[in-house]
Amino acid sequence: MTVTEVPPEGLTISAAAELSGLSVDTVRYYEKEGLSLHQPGRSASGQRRYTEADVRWLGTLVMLRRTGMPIRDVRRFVDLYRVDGSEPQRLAILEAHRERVLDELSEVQTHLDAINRKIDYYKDMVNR
Amino acid sequence: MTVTEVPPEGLTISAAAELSGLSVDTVRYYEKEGLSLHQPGRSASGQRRYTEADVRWLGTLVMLRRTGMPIRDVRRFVDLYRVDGSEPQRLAILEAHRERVLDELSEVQTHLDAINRKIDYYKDMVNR
DNA sequence: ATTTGACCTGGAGTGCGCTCCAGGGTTCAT
DNA sequence: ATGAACCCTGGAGCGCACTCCAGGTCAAAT
Repeated sequence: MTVTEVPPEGLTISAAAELSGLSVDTVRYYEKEGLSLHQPGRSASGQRRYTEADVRWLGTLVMLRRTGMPIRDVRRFVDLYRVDGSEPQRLAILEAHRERVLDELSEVQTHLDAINRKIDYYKDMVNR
Repeated sequence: MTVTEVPPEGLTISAAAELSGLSVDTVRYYEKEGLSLHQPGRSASGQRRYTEADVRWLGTLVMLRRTGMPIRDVRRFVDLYRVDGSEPQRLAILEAHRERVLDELSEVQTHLDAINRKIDYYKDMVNR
């Protein structure tokens, strides 16, 4: 996930996508949805060029999305980055999100326990 | 989740839904999708009536769904219940599913760690 | 007796998050 | 210099898992 070497002219969208674990289409989709912190730079011919910071931001988006934050909420979070002094609100969003993630994890863990019990039951039954 | 008292004529769909944590529409939808182990009984006038075992099965569906098993895969699992001696296959499905759930949990956990670091960072910045 | 509310079916509609496509320009290795 | 592989935009399409609706039957309370 750490960028080893970013050429001064910036990374192509496919390189940025690969580094962040997204598809090229998804990177463009996130931009369309207003999830980019800033518009990426463009080459002379109009192709997107990503900096290391851009790629780190994509990593933040992945972190939020993969923990189940809806795109609508990610957008609210991103929007705060454009507001000076909004750090307390950003913190509040992250803390609220963490609570939801923890709740979700514990619910899944409970169901996983049930799955394990079912597996044990079948193991017993299958091995005589 | 344990059924305290089931009248001999069986539970209505709304009672079964409430006990299993599903909506009435979802209970009917699951049935349509072939996820019921057996068709529920019907009252004289054609309304569904659920036994305690039916409600437990709905709980199994909730367990699989809430841990991320797609409906298509749940159906495959249910179908095996109609095949005698399919216990080893059912076990295999559950074990494979458990692996996916564990992978998912650990990925979410990794992202959660990153969220926590970000929270700490903001806490530092916000409290002077 | 009638109103309220739960239930029925078949099918349409919804929200989400991508994913793909057409039709076009660009870059680059051979 | 030509073909393969990439990039662009705008918009359509898709898979999933519900959720809702119309139009009707039925049960029970007032």
